[in-house]
Amino acid sequence: MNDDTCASISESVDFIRAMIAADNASGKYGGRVVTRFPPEPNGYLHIGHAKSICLNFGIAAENQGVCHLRFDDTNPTTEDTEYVESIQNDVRWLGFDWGPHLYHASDYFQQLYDFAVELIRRGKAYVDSSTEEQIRQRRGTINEPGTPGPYRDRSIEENINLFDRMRRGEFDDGTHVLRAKIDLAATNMKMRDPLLYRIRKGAHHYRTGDTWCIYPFYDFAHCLSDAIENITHSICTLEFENNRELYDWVLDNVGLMPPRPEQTEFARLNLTYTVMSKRKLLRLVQEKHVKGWDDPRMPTLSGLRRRGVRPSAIRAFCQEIGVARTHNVIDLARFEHIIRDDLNLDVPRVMCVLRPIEVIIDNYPEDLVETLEAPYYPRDVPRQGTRAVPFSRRLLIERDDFEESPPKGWFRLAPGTEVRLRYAYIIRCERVVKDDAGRVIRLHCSYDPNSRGGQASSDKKVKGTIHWVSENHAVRVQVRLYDRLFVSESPDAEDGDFVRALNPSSLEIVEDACLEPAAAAAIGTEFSHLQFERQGYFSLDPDSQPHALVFNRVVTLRDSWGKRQEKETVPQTPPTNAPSPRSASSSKPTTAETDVEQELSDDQKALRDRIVAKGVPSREARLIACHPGLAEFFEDACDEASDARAVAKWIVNELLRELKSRVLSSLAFDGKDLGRLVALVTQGTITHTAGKEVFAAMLAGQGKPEAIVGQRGLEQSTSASDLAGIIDRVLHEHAGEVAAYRAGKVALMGFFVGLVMRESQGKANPSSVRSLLQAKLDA
RNA sequence: UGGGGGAUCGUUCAAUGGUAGGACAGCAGAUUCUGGCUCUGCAUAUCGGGGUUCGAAUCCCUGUCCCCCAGCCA
Repeated sequence: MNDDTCASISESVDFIRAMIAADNASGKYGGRVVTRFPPEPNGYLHIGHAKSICLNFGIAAENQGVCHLRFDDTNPTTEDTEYVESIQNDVRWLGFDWGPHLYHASDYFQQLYDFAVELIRRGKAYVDSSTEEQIRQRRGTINEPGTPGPYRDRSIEENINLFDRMRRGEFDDGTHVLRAKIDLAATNMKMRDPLLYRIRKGAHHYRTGDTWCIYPFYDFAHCLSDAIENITHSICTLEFENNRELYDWVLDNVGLMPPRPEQTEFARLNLTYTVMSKRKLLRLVQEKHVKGWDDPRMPTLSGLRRRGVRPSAIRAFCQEIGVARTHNVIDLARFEHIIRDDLNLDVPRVMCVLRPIEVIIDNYPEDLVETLEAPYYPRDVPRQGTRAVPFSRRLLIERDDFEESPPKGWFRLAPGTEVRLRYAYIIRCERVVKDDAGRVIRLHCSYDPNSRGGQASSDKKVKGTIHWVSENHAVRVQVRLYDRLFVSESPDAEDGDFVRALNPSSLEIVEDACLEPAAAAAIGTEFSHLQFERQGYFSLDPDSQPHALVFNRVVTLRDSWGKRQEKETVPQTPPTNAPSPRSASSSKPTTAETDVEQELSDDQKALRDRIVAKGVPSREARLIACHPGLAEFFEDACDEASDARAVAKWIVNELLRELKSRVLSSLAFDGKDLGRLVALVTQGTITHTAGKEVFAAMLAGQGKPEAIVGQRGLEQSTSASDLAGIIDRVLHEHAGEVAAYRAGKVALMGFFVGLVMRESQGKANPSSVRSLLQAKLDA
């Protein structure tokens, strides 16, 4: 999995890997990397989980770390060993190994209980004996703060006593819960005294049995399980963002200090034409819209496995789609592309006629059977192997490969036209036989004996090549053709119920497909997959019997002809250029000025007016006036720099960014220092570019501006000849770019300026650089 | 309407303040005994408005849109 080809192909890494690399560099966890995949055993794993598995196990492997498999089994009412087994099976199948690191949250129940008691002792948790409804009421809403209930201030002793009795099973479900004592008015709803433990007296846990009458919630159990296992990076999906504050709170309040696990969220995988929530998948199974969790139309790993998708394809897919924090919906076509790509170079090609129509070769001897040797692989697949294909007078071809009145561009068989039978002869359709209903039942053809594949005179060209089988030699097999489970690109977004978007023809069963005999003999032993030429990749379904083979279509081949037909018959409604919601601009330009104006206090207004009086635009003045202490800082700076406007720009555009994460007083420099830096720039002692470098150094606490300029030799270089030298060298070293620039790619200007600026270490004046460059390039 | 996130080709992932690039999808062509594979080429994007800068997808201000949070689920 950890192959360096991948690493070298993609130079950039995702934000999580970048963060871990930074943690390793800083020694935050002493170079340890421990991740975990924490499924709840209440459903089957799906392709979305695969993304998380590949991420967690992949990151661990890349960093010589380990990844734990931990069952998050804190809810006895929904969990089951059936799921535990399928999950382990699926992770292993995907190609990952947790070694000895198989864990269960239920293993930690005693420790978690002890942590809860510790929280109570610290006055950070209490037993609430309100009803479920009362708790909901008192939680408030998004807009209104919650209100404390009558049990919030119970004594520590009473809480411990009650919690102990909850544990002993003295109370019924729903009569008491343990809650964290945080803040019922918190803006983060997750912090409004979240529930930590509930009573599940009668429930039977699949591992701990009836030992426990109380069970911890996710927010309590998960972070502590991570901590117990010494996880370093706890990676989860975006919907847990709000839970992170609580994650940290619990670890803080049971007294766990850094280095300790930290949670990072990424965007889960979504696929077009697919539902991914466990709830919905469970419903598909329970309501029998599919045949089970492993129905080949399901996005579950067991479904994909049964369909014939290989784990290597899923791994490649997860690698391809990347990891980010943006909500995404991956085009199903992209998954299909990867599946084909994964199979293309490995899978032998054979012939199978799905919907046969009979072909009689009138001029072929009645009893002759020729045995043709046909390669398993096309020339572009570097593999060896052939099989024998019997040819005789009575053949079967695909019904779709004959058209009585062909459309333009038709390469296949039609009355009077020729087509090549793959690896065999060229035939011509001489006569069409129909039944009473007018349906074509048989084609009489002639063949050209000199056109056999591989023979000297076989280079006769025909447009089309079709697959076929000899009728008497064909093996009848069942073929299951799968299509997307939903007709809607986003079934989740369907009005009403997602099952209404189910594709009624997601499964088509072909009972008597005709497979060439060699393929029937080799599948299941020699080969796990076959390509039925021109149709798709197929795998053997476990329903197969020795003489009743069942094939699943893994994925179709790309079909540019089919696409073309589709477009001609179904006139596409032109893509409605509905305005993208995100680009919808407001029709009423709101006046930003007045909005901010309203928030200004009288004092702030006075400050702003003083700043404006120095010649600073009101917009910037307002920003400075709003920030505590900034106006004084500004005025100090103005004492050192004559240009108040310039000082304001530096403060607004450079300093304000820093002030988002720390307060003014924590800066290693004062207003006067900043003022002198601004003066250095406005007087032309250093360039603006160098000024920014100095500013960064000042932020880093590296001293006064003058000292930094001195140390680094940042005084503006005025030597025109030096500059000319640098420019000549840069242009000489980048002749290709120069040519491209002269050919019209003027965007390259920034590239050249950047190079020259870097060469001069920011000392050159960028304006002069630009004009000199311009002159040279235009010359 | 509170808080937390997000916004780059049709989709998706990139781009130390310095050439907006890749993949899939699309289109056109080459090749082909699979209308497959492969190859070549084309088109299409920085949410809007201001500002800073020689230079902004990236920094500052502001607006808009989308997602998540009010389970005794995870």
